[in-house]
Amino acid sequence: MTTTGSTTSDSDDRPAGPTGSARPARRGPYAKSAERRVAIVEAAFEVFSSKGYVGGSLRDVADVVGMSQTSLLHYFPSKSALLLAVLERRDAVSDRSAAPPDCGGLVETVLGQARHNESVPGLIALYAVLAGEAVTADNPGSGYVRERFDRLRVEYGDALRALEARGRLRPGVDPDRAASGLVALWDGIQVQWLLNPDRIDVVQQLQDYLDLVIVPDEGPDRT
Amino acid sequence: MTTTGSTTSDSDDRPAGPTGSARPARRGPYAKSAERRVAIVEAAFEVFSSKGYVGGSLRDVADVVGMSQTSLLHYFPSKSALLLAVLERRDAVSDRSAAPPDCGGLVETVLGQARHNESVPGLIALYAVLAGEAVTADNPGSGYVRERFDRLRVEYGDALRALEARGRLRPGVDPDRAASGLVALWDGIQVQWLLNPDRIDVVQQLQDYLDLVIVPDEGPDRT
DNA sequence: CACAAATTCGAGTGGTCGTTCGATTTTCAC
DNA sequence: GTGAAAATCGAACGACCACTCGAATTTGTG
Repeated sequence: MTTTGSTTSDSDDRPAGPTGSARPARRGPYAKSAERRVAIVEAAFEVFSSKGYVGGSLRDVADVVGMSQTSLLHYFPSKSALLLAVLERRDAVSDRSAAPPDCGGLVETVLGQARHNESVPGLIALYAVLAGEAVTADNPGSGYVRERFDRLRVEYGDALRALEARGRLRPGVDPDRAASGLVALWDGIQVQWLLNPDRIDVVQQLQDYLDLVIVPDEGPDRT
Repeated sequence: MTTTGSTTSDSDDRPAGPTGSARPARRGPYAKSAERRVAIVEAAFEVFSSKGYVGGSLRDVADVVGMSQTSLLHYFPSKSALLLAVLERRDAVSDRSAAPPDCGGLVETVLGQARHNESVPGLIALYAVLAGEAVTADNPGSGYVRERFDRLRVEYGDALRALEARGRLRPGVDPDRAASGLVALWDGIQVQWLLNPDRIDVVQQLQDYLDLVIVPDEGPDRT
């Protein structure tokens, strides 16, 4: 319940029209304030991606932005709030670029996302680092990581169940367990890829897995 | 080239028999020295497992052992040396408990190891944290993590190739890629398990994957 | 026992951390 | 233009970091 939203989208601290008369006369943030925030979050993304949340410092972030550490804290009340802002922004950006859940097939969505991820290794590194740090105590990002797993499990579970209904799932495959497996394989193979990009092909690996789980479409029956 | 080996097994600092006469007259470590080292390494394992390498401090480790931070540094010259000692010890312990490479089947080995891992969540957490930290810059454990991936890929790749030779691999499955996939799935699902033990069954997931990759044995031909 | 080496530790090194405070500068509604 | 709020920052806080130094204590051997 601080004055600045920081982690939540800032929409509650505008003058908000005719505010009577006996008010402390709050003024909203200045013009460049919003883009300053964005710059900070992007710098924090860069720092946390390459050094981790624990290993990266506010000083590092401030240096990237080109401002003082104190000014940075004017926009985000704490380091953990900054991390949450980074995670929120990545979600917002992803949601905008990602296709709606059931537009194309699961396979195309997954492989397309994996192909796209190759162009943003920083994002992959961020998830890899945060997933590791999430298992440590008192990590402010662990809630986010947990929820991300839950969300992905449900999302892919639904998609796989839809395929199952059309008889496209290999017999014996449980859609929910396969969803967890897909997420696990994806995260795991990305870590291997980050450490050895020449040896690992993330898209190929996902393709292999999906080929095992999903059987080819035989067309609208052919009896 | 320091006096104490620390990261390598200490075997070079014994009196080593008749040492002439004009020598500084080195004496070996005292009786309890070896077990003190072990205690330190185990405490470090505990700390790094729960707080990560970056997040855990030498002070934390020293407190667990019940000694001063300074004394701890008498046994291990630096924090990174301590981490390497922890990793070496885990390898030594694992090698002792793990079955020889090609004694039983791959499936039994993998599932048995996974079942055993459930009883040592700290070890799993250590690997998860270190894998994440390994993708960050200047991490002393990244070499170890990279080599561990290489080793496991080769080990499982060989085992899967052996199965392939006996026609036990599902058609279209590449043994080396499946080996990387197995390692990825395993690591990934363990992270999910650490964050949500009730929802995730590591053994079940590995079983699912192996069922997809390996076809059941039909017995010695039956034409 | 005596002596030297191994071990222990308190104190301190220089450094970085996240965060706070107070004051100065910049912006902008009136 | 004026004044008040927003933005910026230098300085400093207390805490912690890995690591060093020198002196005390403990150990084992001759």
